[in-house]
Parts: sequence; structure tokens; C-alpha cells
Amino acid sequence: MKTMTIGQVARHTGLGIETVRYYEREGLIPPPPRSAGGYRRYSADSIRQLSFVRQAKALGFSLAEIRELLSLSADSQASSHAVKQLAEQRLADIDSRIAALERMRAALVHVTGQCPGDVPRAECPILAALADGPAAPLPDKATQQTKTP
Amino acid sequence: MKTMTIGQVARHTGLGIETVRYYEREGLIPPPPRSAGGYRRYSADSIRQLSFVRQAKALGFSLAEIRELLSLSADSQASSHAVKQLAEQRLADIDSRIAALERMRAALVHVTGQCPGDVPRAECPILAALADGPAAPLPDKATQQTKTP
DNA sequence: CTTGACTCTGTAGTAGACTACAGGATATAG
DNA sequence: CTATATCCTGTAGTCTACTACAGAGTCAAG
Repeated sequence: MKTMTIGQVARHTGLGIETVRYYEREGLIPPPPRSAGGYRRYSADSIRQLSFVRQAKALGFSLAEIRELLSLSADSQASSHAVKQLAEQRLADIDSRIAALERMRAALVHVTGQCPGDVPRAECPILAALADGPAAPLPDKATQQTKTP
Repeated sequence: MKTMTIGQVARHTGLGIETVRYYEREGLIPPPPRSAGGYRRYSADSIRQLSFVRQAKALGFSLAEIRELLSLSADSQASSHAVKQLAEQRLADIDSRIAALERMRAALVHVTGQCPGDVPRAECPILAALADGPAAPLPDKATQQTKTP
């Protein structure tokens, strides 16, 4: 079976060598087997995982979230229940991200395709596209005393 | 016209007070008018902008990108050409993000809905969902042959 | 006018995610 | 066998995006 050095893996995934080692330290990818001299020897599987990390990062997932997603894929044949629950949470999150991106998309289409230049700014609402979407439920402070004016 | 203090704005947007001031320093929102005593007085427009920032951040945009997006909305009636070009770039980016999220979504659906437990791991590919998506055009070295069976 | 909650500026510290060496070992072409 | 390109560990530095004070001023209620 063909294995690769860390440099080849880095080139294939578009990551830096130091970054690959960093991901290993952080537990995002399992430590690969080593050669007699101590060199890391990667398989194609590692490439897949690292590409996943790169993509997921570009989508705004934190390394902690990505670690979780990767564990989902690793455990997919194991404890169905907990895994499913986690996957369903992630699914909901992803759905709302897609929805928000599509609102943003619509607004941008509006800007590029329409907006003749005579509309008075309040009608070209990139802002409005995302202004009221319920994406991330932040640390709830809402149930404070509403000094409603 | 009704204006709000920074604390009220923070509560409305789910951001911290310090964060709101930070965004102002960073040029994400324009400095609001001040009261006689120097207090910032926000309008509903600020709320909209700050909510946009919060949402866009949750989608993985950096503050620099968000600044750009906000400038798009601010200039929407101005120099159509450069603005449109920028908007079109952002649009393409958003499209590929949506596509990647949808691949990830499909993989998660697969995990939650299918995956009876007897499949041998290579068939529940959350990894494969993102393994080869073209999200960020990194220093190109690709042209790799997919030896995948 | 006093009080207490709130805000101001400015500086400094933190967490996450890299990124850059230093100093030394290893692999491989010739 | 000898370059030289690549790899190793370990530590430290950087960048982004906050977050936390300190010390002082402001606002609204009573």
C-alpha cells in the first residue's frame, strides 16, 4: 500500500505541514504510523480526513465542531443513538446556515441584477437579508427586565 | 426619533457591549452620534447592521469579509460597476458554501436516517461529502488522479 | 442633590488557530 | 558515501476576535 510523507499530504490537501501536525496534536486526525526513522506515513484516508477539515473550516466550523463531525463519521457503525442525536443537532445547524446563506444570496442577486441606481438605499437590503434570521441561539439574556420604552 | 444606548443595542443584538465598541473601532459600523455627555446613541439602523454582523459571523465570514459585504450594502446606489463585481464574487463564494453545506447535509441525513449498523464504515461517508469539494482555491498543486474504485 | 446603574476611554489579557524557527535526524539520488 | 531535501520535536511568535478591567464621567429617579 502506498503511503505518503507529510509534505506530500500537505501538498495534496492544500494545508501547511505545520498545520497537519497541529491537527494531529489537536486530535483532529489520528496519529499515523511511523517509518523506522520516525517519519509519519500517511494513507489516502488521511487525505480524505484532512480535506474534510479544510472544507469544514472554510464553512466556518471550529476545530472543536469538526472534531465532533469527524467522530460522527468514525462511530457511524457504533452507538447509533448518541451518534444520531448529535448528527441531528448538526443537521439542524446546517439547515439554518443554508437558509441564512440563501437569504444572503438572494440579497446579493438583488444587488448584482437589479438596483438600477435610483432606489433610495432602503430598498437594496443586504442587511435585511440577515437582520432577523435565527441562526445562533446566543447566551440567553433576553429574559431580563424589559424596560420597554 | 427613538435612540438607544449601547447597552440596549447589545441586548437587542445578542452582542456584548465591548464587542459593539470593538466593531465600531474596526470600522464595521459607523460611529453613531453622541449625546451631550458623550454617550453613543444608536438608531434602529445600527441594530440591523450589528445583527447582520452577528449572523454573517455565524456563517463563517471574517470581519474583513463582513466589512466588505456591509460596504456593498452601503454603496448599493453608488458606483455600480465595482460594487457589482465584488457582489458577484461574493455570490460565487456563497454558492459554493451552500453546495458544500448541502453535501454535508446529505451525508448527515444518511447517518441519521440510514446506517442500520451493519454497514462497514466505508459506506457512511461524511468524509466523502466534503473530501473533494472545491471551496477555497488554495495554492494550486492538484491535477491529482482519483484512484478511488 | 445624591445615588446607583450605566457609559466613557484606554490598555491589557485571552482563546483559537495557526506559523516560524532552532537544532538535529533521516531518506534518497548520484 | 555524501549532499540536500525533507522530516522530527519543541518552543515561541503572530493574527483575529474578542473580553476584562481601571478610573472617571453621565443619566434618571427620588
